[in-house]
Amino acid sequence: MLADDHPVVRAGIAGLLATQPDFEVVGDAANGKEAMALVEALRPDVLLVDLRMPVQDGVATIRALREEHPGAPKPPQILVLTTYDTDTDILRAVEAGATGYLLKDSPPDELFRAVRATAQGHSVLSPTVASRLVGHTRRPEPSALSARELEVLTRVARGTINKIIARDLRISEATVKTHLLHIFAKLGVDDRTAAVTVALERGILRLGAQEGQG
Amino acid sequence: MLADDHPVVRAGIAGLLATQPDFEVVGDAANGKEAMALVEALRPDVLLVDLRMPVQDGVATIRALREEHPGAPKPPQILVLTTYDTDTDILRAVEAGATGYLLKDSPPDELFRAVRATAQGHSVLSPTVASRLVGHTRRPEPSALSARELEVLTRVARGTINKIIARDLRISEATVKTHLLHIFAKLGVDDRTAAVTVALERGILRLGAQEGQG
DNA sequence: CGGCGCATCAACCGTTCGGTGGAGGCCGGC
DNA sequence: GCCGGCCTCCACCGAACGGTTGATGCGCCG
Repeated sequence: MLADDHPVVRAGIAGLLATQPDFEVVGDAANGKEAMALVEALRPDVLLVDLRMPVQDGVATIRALREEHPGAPKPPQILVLTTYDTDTDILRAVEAGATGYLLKDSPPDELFRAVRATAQGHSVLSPTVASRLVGHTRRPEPSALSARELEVLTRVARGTINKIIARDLRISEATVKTHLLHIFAKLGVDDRTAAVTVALERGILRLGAQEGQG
Repeated sequence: MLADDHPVVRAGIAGLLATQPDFEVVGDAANGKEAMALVEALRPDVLLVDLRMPVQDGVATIRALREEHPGAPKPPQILVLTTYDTDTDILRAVEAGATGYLLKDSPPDELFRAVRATAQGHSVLSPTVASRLVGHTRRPEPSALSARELEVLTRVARGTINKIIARDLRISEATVKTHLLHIFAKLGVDDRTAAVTVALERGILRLGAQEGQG
């Protein structure tokens, strides 16, 4: 089964998979909510899912599918198929319970192999993705901002001044500065603006991130 | 003809177009350079092109195709088919000579209509895109940073301090500040960090933008 | 010709920021 | 029980930043 908000991509995956005798596309969804309902109804062996989707994104969908089936015998194997290869995207998807993670610029052969492997529960990662994850585990976390630091940084990204951030978080301005210094050290920069761009590049921050749920 | 770096998307578009009797996909390319060579050889009526591609991106390709054919009788009509709908992406593509601009989340029918219209030289825009462009022409340019201002802002995004930016651009620090103030005014913010995030959100700046040509 | 936008520069000001060198409390792991 | 990480706070400093006012030169356009 497929879940992707782009009709073109859905058609593409479906078309490619249709060339293989051992595959059958039993359904497709345009967002996470649809996907969950369809999975319930169709019970596919494998779910190919995009991360960035309206209504409910990929990670939330994966997590929900993994969790909500306590009695159900067999949740589908999940292969993430997306354009995005930032560190946190990958990590969040894998942590949420994705079996594999493939980038959309992979050649068809690789896609086929990945789907077969996923069906059998084997973990598949794009070469780029794999090296990223390895790098992650070697140096535990090159970034790994604490929750508090992230709160500070998101406000910094919006251009909020330390004094206001302090008032916002009910802490003193000195504390905000301390957090900032720690953030700089972790990101390897030495000013707030660079911190924001680096965080965005690594996927630690997201553009237009107002939402506060996680 | 198609130009997109994602095999999945190429297959998707090709598959969708194949369902229509009046379309024929004569070739496909994975990047701008490939696309230009193939257009030369195949002379398609319409070129569907993605903006974000390796080697040479969509806008550069469109511009090159429009310019390099002074003697040639008929450059192809160009339909941009992309995920990105930031103001500057659209503007740059249209200015480069794109006939139409469609988002990848458009339903198949819309794609078909768009291709047919493009083939006849009619301009097609996604509803979202159209409204954006209209908004643009109403208020001439809400952003519209000058070239110099953009140079300053890109360096600011990297965390460069004014003094170094000044040395970089062979101007005085005072001038850098003046540019910054103008940037703030144009973007509706009042500090450099917010300026960077707003510029990124509007597509004025791009993450990981080191290249200095254009 | 007279604007207008752009780019350039110069003082000058108060504010904010980055950085140092502390300090204490809390919690979880070895 | 101690160590380490996280969160919290303080005082102080120089540097950087935001903002003001005012100025010059260039090129474009009506």
